[in-house]
Amino acid sequence: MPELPEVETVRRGLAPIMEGQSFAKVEVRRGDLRWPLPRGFAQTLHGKTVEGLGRRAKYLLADLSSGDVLMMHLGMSGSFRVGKDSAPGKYYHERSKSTAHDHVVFHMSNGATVTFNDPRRFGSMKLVSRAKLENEPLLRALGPEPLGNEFDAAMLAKACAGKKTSLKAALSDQRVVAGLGNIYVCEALFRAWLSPKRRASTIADRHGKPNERAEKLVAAIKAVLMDAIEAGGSSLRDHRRADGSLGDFQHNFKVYDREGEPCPDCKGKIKRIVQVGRSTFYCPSCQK
DNA sequence: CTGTGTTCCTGTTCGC
DNA sequence: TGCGAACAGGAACACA
Repeated sequence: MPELPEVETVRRGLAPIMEGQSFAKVEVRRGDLRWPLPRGFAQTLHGKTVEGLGRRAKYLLADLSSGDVLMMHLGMSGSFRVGKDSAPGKYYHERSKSTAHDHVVFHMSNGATVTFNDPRRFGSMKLVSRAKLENEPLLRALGPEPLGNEFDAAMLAKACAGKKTSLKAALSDQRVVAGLGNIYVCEALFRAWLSPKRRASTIADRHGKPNERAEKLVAAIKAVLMDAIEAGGSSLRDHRRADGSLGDFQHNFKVYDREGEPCPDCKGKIKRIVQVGRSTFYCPSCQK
C-alpha cells in the first residue's frame, strides 16, 4: 500500500498525537508481523516518551527518550488509527467493525490510542538504538530522499548510469531512490513522458552526466510526490489518514490502474504490462 | 555485483 | 451463490 506520500500522510497525522507523550501502555495482540516483535517489546516502550516522529523512505521513525528509535513499516496493508482510550480507533471498515487485524495498540499518556492494523502482516516494527541507526541494515542501503535537495538529475543519472535494467525497475529499487512504489513510479514516468521499458542508463551520457530526460524525470518525481502528499496520499483500499479519512490522490492518477482507458493527453489506450513481477501502466504513444 | 524469481499473508475481484 | 485463480500499494532473500 503505502508509498512515500502515504507514509508521510500518516506521519503528519500521528505526530501531533504522539510527540511529547509517553507510552502509558502497549498492547501486542499479534507479534508475528513481518518479523516477530522482540521479546519484551511492550515493556521496553512502556514509560518512554516520543520525542519526535520522523520518516525515512517508507519507514516511520519514532525517536524515544530512552535513546532508542522505533522503526515502523506499513508493508502492503498496514495502517494506523487514532482513537481515545474511551473509544479506541478500530479497523476502519464501517461494515465489519472487526478488530481482527489490530495487532498493536499504543495507549499514550494523553489518553489517545494509536492502533496498528495490518491484515497481510507484511508490516514491521523494530527497535534500534539511535547511535546505531546509521548502521541499521534496513536503512543503510537506501538511496536519497526524493524530496530532499540533494536528489537531483546529476544524482539520479549517476545511479542509473550503466544500468541495464528498465527505468521502471530502477525507480522501484529503493537503493536508487527511496520511497517510490508501483503507483508513483508509473505516474512519474508518465509525467516525464518516458517509457517504463526504456533502459535506465539512457538518462545519462557515457560519463554519467544527466541529460534532459534525467531533468524531466527528477522534476516529475518531485512533483507527483508533492501533489500526492498534498492530497493526503492515495486510498486504494487500506490507506487512510490517521484520523480515518480517505486520501484523495487516487482520483488524480493519470495511468495507474487505468488499463484500456484513454490517455489523458493523446486519448490513446493506456496499456498494462508486467515488469519485475508487477503491473506497469503507461501510454505507449506519449511515453518514449 | 546484477538481474530475476520466490516468498511471507490475507482479502478482494473476476471468470466460469 | 459458489469456487478457484489471479491479483494487490513491499521488500528480503536465494539463486543464476
